[in-house]
Amino acid sequence: MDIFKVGKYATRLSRLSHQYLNNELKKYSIASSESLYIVNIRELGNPTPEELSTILGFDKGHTTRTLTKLINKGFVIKQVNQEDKRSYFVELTEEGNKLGDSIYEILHRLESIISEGFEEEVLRSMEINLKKMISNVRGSMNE
Amino acid sequence: MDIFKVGKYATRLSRLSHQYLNNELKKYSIASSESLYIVNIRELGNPTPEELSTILGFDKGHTTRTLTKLINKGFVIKQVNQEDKRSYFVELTEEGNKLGDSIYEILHRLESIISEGFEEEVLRSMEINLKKMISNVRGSMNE
DNA sequence: GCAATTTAATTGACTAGTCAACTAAATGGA
DNA sequence: TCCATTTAGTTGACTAGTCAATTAAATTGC
Repeated sequence: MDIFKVGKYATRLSRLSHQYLNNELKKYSIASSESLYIVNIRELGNPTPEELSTILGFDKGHTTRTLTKLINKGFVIKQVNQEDKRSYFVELTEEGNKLGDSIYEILHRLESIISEGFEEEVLRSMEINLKKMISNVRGSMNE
Repeated sequence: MDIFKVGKYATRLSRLSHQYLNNELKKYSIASSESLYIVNIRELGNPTPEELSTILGFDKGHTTRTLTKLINKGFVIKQVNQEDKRSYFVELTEEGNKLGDSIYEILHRLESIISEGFEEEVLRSMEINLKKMISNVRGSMNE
C-alpha cells in the first residue's frame, strides 16, 4: 500500500501511544482514554461534558460513558449547573487530582520517548503540519 | 494539555481519516478497517492471516473477525494451505477485486486532501519522522 | 518416533469510538 | 405566553482494536 502513508503512520503512532499509556496506567486501574479526560478536566477547570467533548474531539456518547466510569471509580464528581439544568460541571475528587499528577508524569515520559532524537524545531513543525492536515480533512468533510 | 501534542494530533488525524473513509465507503457497505484488508490482500498477493496481521499491525483476533466479515460479504475466500494445515491463504473474489479498485480511488482522494498545500518534500519528511517516532515508542515497549 | 515447545488461528471479554434516536431543558419568535 | 427550534446529555447499536486463553498443527530435541 504505497498510498495514504501519512495517515497510516499517524494511525500507527496513535495506536502505539495508547498501548504505551494503557500499559503505564494499568496499576492505576484506569484506561488511556479515561486518563485524557482527567487531564483535560483539570486543565479546563470544571468543564461541562460538552466542553470536554469539543476539546477532545469525541462524540458526546463517548464522553457520557467515560465520565460515568470515572465517577464510579471515584475520580470525578458532578456539580449541578444552576444556570442550565440540562447540564452539569465535572470536577476532580481528591483522588482524581492525585491521579492527575501521575498521568502528567506518564504523558511527559511518553512525549520524551516519542521526541527522542528530534530537534525542538522539527517537533514544532510536525505539530503545525499535522494540524494543517487535520484541517484539510475536516474542511473536505464539511462541504 | 500542552504535552503529548504530536501524539494528540496523530490520533486526531487518524480518527478523522477513518471517518472520511467510512463516509466514502458507505455505499459499498464496507467499513474503513475492512477496506485496509482488501487493499493489503491485493498488494501482498494472497497472504495468510498472519501476514496480514503483521503488515497492518493488528492483532490476530481483529484479523480473524474482519476476514470473517469480508468472507460473509463475498469479497474474500479462503484457500487451503497444503503446506501448513493450521493456516490458509486469503484471496479476493471477482467482487473483492472490483471493490479494491474503488478503495484505491478513495484512498488516493483522501491522500490528496491530506496533502493539500504541502510540498512533496515535506510529506516525505513527515513520513520519515512519523516512522522514527513509531520506532521510538516501539523500542521503549520492548525493553 | 514421540514428548515438549512453538506457531497459526480462533474465541471471549474487554476498552475505544461513532452515529442516530431520544429526552428534557432553554431560547426565540409571533 | 406558548409553540417551534435548538441545545446538553443519555442510550442503543454498531465498528475498531487489544489482550489473554484455547485448540490444533508443526517443529525440535532426544
